[in-house]
Amino acid sequence: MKKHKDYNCNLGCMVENTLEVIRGKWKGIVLTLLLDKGYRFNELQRQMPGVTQRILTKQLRELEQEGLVIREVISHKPFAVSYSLTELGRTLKPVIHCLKQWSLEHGHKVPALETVTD
Amino acid sequence: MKKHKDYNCNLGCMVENTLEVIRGKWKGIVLTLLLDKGYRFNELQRQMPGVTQRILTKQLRELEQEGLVIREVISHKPFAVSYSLTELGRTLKPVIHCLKQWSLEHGHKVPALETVTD
DNA sequence: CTGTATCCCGGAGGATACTG
DNA sequence: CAGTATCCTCCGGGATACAG
Repeated sequence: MKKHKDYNCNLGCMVENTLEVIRGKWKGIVLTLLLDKGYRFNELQRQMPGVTQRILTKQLRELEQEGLVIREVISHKPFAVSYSLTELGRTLKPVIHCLKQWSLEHGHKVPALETVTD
Repeated sequence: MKKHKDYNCNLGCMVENTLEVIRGKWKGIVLTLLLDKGYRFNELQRQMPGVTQRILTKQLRELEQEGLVIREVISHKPFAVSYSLTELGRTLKPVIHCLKQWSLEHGHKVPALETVTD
């Protein structure tokens, strides 16, 4: 999960670099959400049913270390934290848009994706 | 790896759909390569040092089942197989382009990505 | 409310050897 | 050349409980 330079980085490697950043199971959704506006931790969690605190925290930490997300302590009294995108994180907008767009236009043609009607 | 409908699919879910299709470790490179031209199995493998036959086969099979890649037996005498993109696979071009583009423009700003100088 | 600490598990990915 | 068959490792993801 941490190697990208071990082969000639002429072509597909670039794609790998970007993919690595958003490959985490919940990062796509997190980024999509944060692209819209800042979120508090529990707001985020509420928006993505299924994710546990530990995992969400983990994904956020990773995004933070990648410089895509900022974590800010809003208040201490009632402990509150806000997550939002950095400038760098915001540059992912076109990427996220591409992904979303493709899903809208062609996602339904992918057998594996529409078979999930369980 | 196979669930996308278990939560409200209003926003980030779409992104997830697309991501799922290209999340495999070598799929990004495979798609990037095939976007250029058709490849024989061993040509593909040669282009991506580090991948084993088993894994490459697996990734290709998955892409095939997702309707993105076509496998064609070229010749039997000297056994030869060709892999290429389907029409659907070709629609991923803008997506791949986005990913590549982002890596070119911003990839170097990601700490985790440039730290890989080991 | 927002985390961390443990323990756990499946499966993606890999190494190796064999086959048509 | 292209692919399958085994076996194995590792870690991302999850469940649960606890803590500041």
